[in-house]
Amino acid sequence: MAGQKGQYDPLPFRTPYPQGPDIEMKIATWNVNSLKIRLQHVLDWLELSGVDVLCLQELKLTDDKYPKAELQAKGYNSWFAGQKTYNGVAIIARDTLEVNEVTVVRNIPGFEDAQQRLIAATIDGVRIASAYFPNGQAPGTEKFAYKLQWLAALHDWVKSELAAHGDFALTGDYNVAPEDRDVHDPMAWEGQIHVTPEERAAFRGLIDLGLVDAFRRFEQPEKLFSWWDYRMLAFRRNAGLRIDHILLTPSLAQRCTACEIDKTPRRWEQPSDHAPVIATLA
DNA sequence: ATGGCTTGCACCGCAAGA
Repeated sequence: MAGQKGQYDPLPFRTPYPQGPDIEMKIATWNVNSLKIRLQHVLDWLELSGVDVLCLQELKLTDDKYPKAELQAKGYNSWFAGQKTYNGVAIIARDTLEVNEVTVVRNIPGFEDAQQRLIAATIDGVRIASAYFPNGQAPGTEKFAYKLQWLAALHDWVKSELAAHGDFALTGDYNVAPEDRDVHDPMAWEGQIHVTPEERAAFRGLIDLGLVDAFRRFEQPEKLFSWWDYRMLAFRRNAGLRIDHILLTPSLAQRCTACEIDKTPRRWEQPSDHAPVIATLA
């Protein structure tokens, strides 16, 4: 680490789907916008990417509808917190990895919330969270106020998790584009949801706890985003935002040898509007 | 140009996403 907390010199860009004996664990996050619609994409992408842990958001289904058996047949265990129509999060892990059921946490402890937006588990000694941050709709709305409350509660919870766990990965759909370079058209987005000073301050608050944005640990191509609107040919125009992130403790950042946004499944038929983000740990 | 798509629900048009 050079200089301030959270400041690293970027490492060279690596190709997607790295493989090799030095790789211990590949972690990914993906907002699938309905697991019912996207199950085949998830199964196909697990095989293609070879990730060991996949954190999902926006399941949009209740626990009784969770496709546990289909994932088990592919060799993956699941922990999930579902909800009808909205939200819902899961962690999928290769069944060779060790997970103690007692360590699984659903929702932010102490934060009263009917919405299912967080699940965390300790997988082979690594504390991993799958989080679906509130959208916030627009500044000044009730949903925006809820987003800021949720962000504050998350900050406190992350702080306590860091005190309890050496290795921690906060993955998910943050619904925050941390900097202007994470926005296809910063002028057009100025003052809009996902880029407001309040949301960006909350993101920096997580960084200031000592976490590292895995994506920015490496040299990356310009204008690489993780979400594109379904409308207006946004994907074809690359009119996107980088709002899906993997934040790592310094201990995991040291082990992180690559971080990519994989646009491949965004090109598949009937895709999610989000692309998965992968962090490779050695 | 505040829409444009895509979901789920529920009953065929709506809310919500980002």
